[in-house]
Amino acid sequence: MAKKFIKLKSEDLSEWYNDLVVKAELADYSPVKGCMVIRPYGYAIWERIQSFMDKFIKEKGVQNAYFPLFIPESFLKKEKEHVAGFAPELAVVTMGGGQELTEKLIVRPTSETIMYEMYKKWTQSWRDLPVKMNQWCNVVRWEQRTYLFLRTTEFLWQEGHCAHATAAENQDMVQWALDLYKKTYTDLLAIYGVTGVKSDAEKFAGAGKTYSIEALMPNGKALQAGTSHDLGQNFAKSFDWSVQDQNGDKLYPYQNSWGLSTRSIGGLIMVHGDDNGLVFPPQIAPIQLIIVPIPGHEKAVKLANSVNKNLKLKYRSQIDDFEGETAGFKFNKWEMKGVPLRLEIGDKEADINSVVVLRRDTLEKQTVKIADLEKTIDQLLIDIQANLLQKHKKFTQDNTFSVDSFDEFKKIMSTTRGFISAHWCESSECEAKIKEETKATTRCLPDGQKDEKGVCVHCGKPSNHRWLFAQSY
RNA sequence: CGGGGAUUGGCGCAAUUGGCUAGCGUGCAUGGUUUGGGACCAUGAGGUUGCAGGUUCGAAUCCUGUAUCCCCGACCA
Repeated sequence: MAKKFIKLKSEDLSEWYNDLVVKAELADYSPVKGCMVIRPYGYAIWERIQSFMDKFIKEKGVQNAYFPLFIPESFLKKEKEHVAGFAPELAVVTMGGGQELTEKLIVRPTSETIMYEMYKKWTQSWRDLPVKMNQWCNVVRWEQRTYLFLRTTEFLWQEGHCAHATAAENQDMVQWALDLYKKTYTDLLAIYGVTGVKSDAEKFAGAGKTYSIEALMPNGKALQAGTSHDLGQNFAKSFDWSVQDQNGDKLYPYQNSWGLSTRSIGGLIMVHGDDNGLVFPPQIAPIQLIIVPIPGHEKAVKLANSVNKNLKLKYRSQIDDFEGETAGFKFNKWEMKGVPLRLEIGDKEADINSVVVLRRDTLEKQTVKIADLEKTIDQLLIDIQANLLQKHKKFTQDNTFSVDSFDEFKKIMSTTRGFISAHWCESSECEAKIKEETKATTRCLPDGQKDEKGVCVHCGKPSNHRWLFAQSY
């Protein structure tokens, strides 16, 4: 094997990750502490996530809008738990136009408060409900320790905010959003995630219930990959937002909010990448096919161009006829960039009207006749997408441990880590102690987790079902 | 924010009791030979050693401050 120009995933996940994100030109460190520059190749991933989700969001009747970046400090303070939860990580503007502001402005960490203030203005009766809006925007959370894509001071996301007349409608929306996230991870990113409800300690500041999708990373830590919050009537009451119902009584709208961020890109990189670099599932890959004519082969260049012309109509295809790099250099470069399929064309292939096709996930090569090319590519793209999802699902299952003793719990957390399925009495004291002793927190009560009598893995009190624990990212 | 490590041509690194013109690999430029898994030869350009002060005849090296990054913790999408 040729010597590597990137760090190895198999040796040090963190170093590999940081090195790869920069070298594959997904993102770079910025002059501003904790902030990153998302480069075109990385931003293309985000755009694909956006267009995938946006279609479903609109189908559900949720409309896109845009609210201000700045939130008056007093707004945030209206919901007590909300402000307490976010206070430590706020960026605050105190000066404007050279003058001290009479009221400080918060750079939004999330937009509940400013959006609901406007919703309040726009609605008078039950007929004005539901309100269903989403915004694609940036938010700022002053994190103390940052990590490209996974945790940066500023990040991009979508935040959906809906308000309904009934709790049932509200619940439907909360579940719909969670399903959308599951679909996005499964179908687009080929990442297997576990959905479920959060414990009280782990829920969103100000929420009634929080639901999340949790994905297991290669180092056995869990990535909270998307959240959907049932806010109940908490915010409406705090904001004194009521409308008149059919009987002329006060109705506090039921609300929900849900978000998925550029953090998902970090998960994508980590889950599928290997020692050779990125591995993108075909559905998300900015470039699905890279065509490499062997440099110096005249006939090959001609064939490669005509092949690319045809394939471009149907796939995200690109030709690399850049001179000055050898074939081997190009192979390594595009492997590092995670392109799902590489088509190699030399004079040898041109003579028999064929191309060599290599799939990135398994690195298997085959020679394919031009006549069969489209059919083969269609099948390979489907296979790669399915294979990557299957691999991650298997990894997650192989690293999910059903545990009944705290000793075993501790042992797993101090060795391989992973998802731990264990009984828990649902007291926050026990949860805090488990975290203190093992670093693991509850990730969620998985959807479809069946009832089962047992005793809390920590305190021995009765429990009705197993929760999912892991160290969080 | 606490503990540890780092910052030297674009990138990766070397250079101590403080001492000669700060080296090497890679990349870059030019010419030639090459091109099917990160090519080779020759020539050449590229540095006020993160930044700001200080000590000294003399600082990449010692001191103070500061910025940024990485790792481990607490906080978090």
